Amino acid sequence: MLDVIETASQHLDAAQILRKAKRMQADIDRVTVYRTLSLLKRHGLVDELDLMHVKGEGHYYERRPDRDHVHITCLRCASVVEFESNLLERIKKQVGSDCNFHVLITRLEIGGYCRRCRTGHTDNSGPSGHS
Amino acid sequence: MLDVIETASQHLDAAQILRKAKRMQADIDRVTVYRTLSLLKRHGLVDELDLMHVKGEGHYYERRPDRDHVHITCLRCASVVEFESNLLERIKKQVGSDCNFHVLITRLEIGGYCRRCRTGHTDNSGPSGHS
DNA sequence: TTACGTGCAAAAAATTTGCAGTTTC
DNA sequence: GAAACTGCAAATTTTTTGCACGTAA
Repeated sequence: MLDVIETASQHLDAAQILRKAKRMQADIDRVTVYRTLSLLKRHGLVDELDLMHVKGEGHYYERRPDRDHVHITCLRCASVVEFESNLLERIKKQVGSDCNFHVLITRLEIGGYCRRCRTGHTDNSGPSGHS
Repeated sequence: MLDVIETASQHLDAAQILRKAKRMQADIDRVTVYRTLSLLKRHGLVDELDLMHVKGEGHYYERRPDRDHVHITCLRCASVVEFESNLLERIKKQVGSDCNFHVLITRLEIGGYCRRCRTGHTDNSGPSGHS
């Protein structure tokens, strides 16, 4: 199942992972997905996101990256961009020393409007749907 | 209801907000809480957090602060500390210019172990339960 | 009367639990 | 045979929707 998450081009939620996993092993159950997911989470192999809930209250998963990155979600078209920043590493260090806290997981999610959604086309039927 | 969230000493989830709100107005419904919450979210008056899900899959709410802050959650004792960092402001600016993105909401959550949970007492029965 | 906010009942969605059958060591 | 993994059914939790009613503009 890690495979499914790893090879995905975007962030998937539990239901999507289930659907994809079923394509490789038709009789896999929703429960197994949840159980595996919680296992992978506990072991730090996947991270859980909610992408500002632009698509509902579910959660999304991604393979844990080597370097943390920011998830930038457009509140209008729901597109997600990942962005690496050394400032994020610096915040982690800062929290570690200033708060005497041993940082393990970092999640920075930013919501707002992407360029496309700000420039022009106020309608939703714009061409070339940019995922 | 904003009142309930504002005067709370900690972050509350929908169920807790409902319970508190009921103390002021006994016949308030769960649905009203959700509806109000989504209204307040849309208008940027409250922020939604999940505090690394240390306490389950629910969501927590807080009055939107003037300055964004980091939520630092201990994965063992589930205590939450808020921390302000100018680096966070800098990341927002960086995302704005580097990604051509209009930042509206920022959420940085960090999980790990607090000092108390690292130093000594490996048991859960430690004295002076620090929330 | 139109628009809005609310309670209530019910639905839908997301996640967890109990249990029994298999496989693995 | 104990431990780990899984499917299936069912339960729980969280959130949303439809509808009817009361209030205020």
